Amino acid sequence: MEYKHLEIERKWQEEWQDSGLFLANKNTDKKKYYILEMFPYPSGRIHMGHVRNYAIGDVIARFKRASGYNVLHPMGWDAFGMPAENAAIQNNVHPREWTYANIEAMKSQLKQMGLSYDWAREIKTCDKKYFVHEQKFFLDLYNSGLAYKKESYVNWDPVDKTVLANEQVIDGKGWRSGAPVEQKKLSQWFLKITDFAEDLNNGLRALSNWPKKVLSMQENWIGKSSGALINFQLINSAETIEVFTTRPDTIFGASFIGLSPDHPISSQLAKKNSEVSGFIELCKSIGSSTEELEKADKLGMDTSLRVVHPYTKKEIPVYIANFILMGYGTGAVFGCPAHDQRDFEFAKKYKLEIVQVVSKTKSGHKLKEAYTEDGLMINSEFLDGLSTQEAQIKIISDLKNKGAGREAIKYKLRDWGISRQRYWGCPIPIMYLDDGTIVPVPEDDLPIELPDDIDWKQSGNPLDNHPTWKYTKCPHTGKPAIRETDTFDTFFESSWYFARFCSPNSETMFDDEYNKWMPVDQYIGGVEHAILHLLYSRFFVHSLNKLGKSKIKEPFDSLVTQGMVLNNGAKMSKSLGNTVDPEEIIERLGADTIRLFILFSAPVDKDLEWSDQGIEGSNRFVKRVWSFISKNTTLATNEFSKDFSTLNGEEKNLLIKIHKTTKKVTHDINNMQFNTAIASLMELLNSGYKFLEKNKNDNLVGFFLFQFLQLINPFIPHVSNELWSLTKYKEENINLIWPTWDDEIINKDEIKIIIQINGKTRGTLNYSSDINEESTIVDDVKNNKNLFKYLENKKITRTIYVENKLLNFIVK
RNA sequence: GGGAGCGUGGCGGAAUUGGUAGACGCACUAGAUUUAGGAUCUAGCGCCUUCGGGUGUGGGAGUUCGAGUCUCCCCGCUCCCACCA
Repeated sequence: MEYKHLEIERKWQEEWQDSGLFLANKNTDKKKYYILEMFPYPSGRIHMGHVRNYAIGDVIARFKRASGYNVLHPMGWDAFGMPAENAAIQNNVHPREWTYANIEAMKSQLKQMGLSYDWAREIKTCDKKYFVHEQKFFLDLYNSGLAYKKESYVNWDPVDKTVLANEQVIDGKGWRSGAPVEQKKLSQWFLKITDFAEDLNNGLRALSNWPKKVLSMQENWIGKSSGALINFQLINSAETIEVFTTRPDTIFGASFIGLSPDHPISSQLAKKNSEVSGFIELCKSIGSSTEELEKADKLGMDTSLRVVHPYTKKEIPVYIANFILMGYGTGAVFGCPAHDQRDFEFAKKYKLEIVQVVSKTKSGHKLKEAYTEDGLMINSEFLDGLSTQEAQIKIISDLKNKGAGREAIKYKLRDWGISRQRYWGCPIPIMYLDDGTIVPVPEDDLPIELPDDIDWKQSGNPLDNHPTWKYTKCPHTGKPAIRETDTFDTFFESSWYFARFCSPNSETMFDDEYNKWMPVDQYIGGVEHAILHLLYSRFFVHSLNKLGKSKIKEPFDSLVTQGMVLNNGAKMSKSLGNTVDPEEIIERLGADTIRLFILFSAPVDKDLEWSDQGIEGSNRFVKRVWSFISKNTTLATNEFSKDFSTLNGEEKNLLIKIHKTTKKVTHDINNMQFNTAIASLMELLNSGYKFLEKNKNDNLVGFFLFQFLQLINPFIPHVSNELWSLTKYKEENINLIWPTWDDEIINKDEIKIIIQINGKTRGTLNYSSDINEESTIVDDVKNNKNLFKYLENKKITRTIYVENKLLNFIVK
């Protein structure tokens, strides 16, 4: 019988759709399992990265469904975003039209892959039924103080003409446009993710099923560090300068105060002094990209202000320095040249004092560069002789007593700027009165929708440019008001979509179904979201928890980040011209083949090199499955006796192998080791072919294919469903059953004992499982010519016997 | 500079967690079949070898009866963050 992949695949995709097989069940006693892959941006066509992501998720979904779980496996569209707007500008097609057409195209491609989605729960984030809830949620955040507006320097992408979050700036460039990001002072909406810095940091510890890499990236991004805040009194002024340091122990080495050019004191001075303002301009002109900063010299300017050292009472100069960041700590530091490399370089350049206060030995040593390691305190009065750690504790408590400082914890994490000056996003439900008063849109007036009539030729913010849309009236006073014309960062939508899948049609953001399905048991996606999406989503659920809307704090119990799909060593991309179109492969070789290849060729978390020959190999295997089983479907049986006495050796071995493979495939899928699961199925099929060369046992072959079809089903579901339908079990749904194994049979396997002499392997001896005694083995070795020659004329001083494994003779 | 991870045949990768290194697949070689090509099937396939064996998981040391696996030092690669006080 010929393998016609197109026919079979279409047939089963329709069958699954019509029978509603993959709909998550609302009323059932089965245990829930929520499997989710990161939803795609509807760019128009699926690429190999999607194929990989969704093939992985589908194996899990099908496996769990077959294992008796009530599976939620939904799919939707991250449908707001710049590309739709760019298409509108270039082709004068409305972003909505463009997006919906893309969704239809991609949906049909996903269906061709045979993915087991519950399409009844499909969501599109650009749908007002979706975003109305996040507008409400934003108002909740606003009312509880977790959303606020402030003027500050923000990252401005001059190409996309919008503000970007810190997380969206990669190496000083916009994450989408790649354009160097500029600093612009704007009034913007922020979410107080920093309120959750400690919680988000601690929460990482509970995420034991997340990749270490992602945990460490988030930990670094949150960037917790503990130290102290110290006040330095300005001479001839009531003011103090507060600095943050992680090394309060080095305070006796302080020889200058460094202020950020953006520090309030710097700004004040600049107003009065053109030299200062000139210097600040100079600092800003140098730019902030990585390369520029690496080359940049330490620049400083003595403000002629002086502070008093809280202990030595010496006068210390205050400098404005280009390497002090306003965004971290207090924007001011005390410079300790002996123990900080930046301060060291700065002190050399401006001829400032370098006082060593930490030393490897008690006497100190010559410093060619800053000594940043721990050591013993010297030149530090009452701290002398203490270790770094002891000194830190002592100095903090002393500072506290003096009222000059205190213990403090700082984070690198900044609040999340969510305003975007773009059209194709969710409008921010806020309006402003003439005097600038902020008025939240009343809930009843939601959703605030986007206007359709946009002039795409005009540059700038389309909502702001619109002739009428922004003009409205205050709902309370009737006074004229102007709508907020910015939209949300599209990461706002993707930070809670997993919750919406639980009850996609709920009148509220989500309902009781949320508590039933959440958290997501297994989440799968690209590592590029390690910080952005995964941190924001965690933040949303933490804040939902704080607002009493969620019982849980962490949305994703287990996470897998799949590797990239490469071609010729590089990520597939249009610009490199090395893309391979999944649809073409599906048409030519079948969805089963492409799924199998992509799961077999590399472990899920590693990059995968595309291979034209490799996919042919996978196709060969699918065809071998087809030809072996299609010839024997009528033999299928679930009954096979445990009685070994009637079996010959090869029958026995095949039976054991079937059970072993069943156990291994089950184990491997549970551990996301699809490549080895498939390899063991290939081995089993090879054994099947070998067996038939010399044997005939219809009952055993029938049992073989009964087990094999179920085991292979999550990987190549169309082929297995079709072949299953040709067996007498066709009334039983193969997608809802999973085979079992019998350890008793597995244990009847022959045991190979490795024979070593002085730790070197010299051979093996085989035993049936019930005859396996050290003394027997020793005798057998002595009676074995090939092995005994290593023992002849030698004295055995020791034997090491590991049950069921090996026997090692130590001889002289 | 800080952090995380990884080094196994020509290639992608296995190795029940300390017990026969190289499963499975790709490529390659030989043979069968075929008018030919393709497809399919069979056999071989780390390196060296005097065919006894020797050697081999980036390099070096160590622990152990035994190390790809554990410890230490070095070398190399990848990713993330980065003038973060």
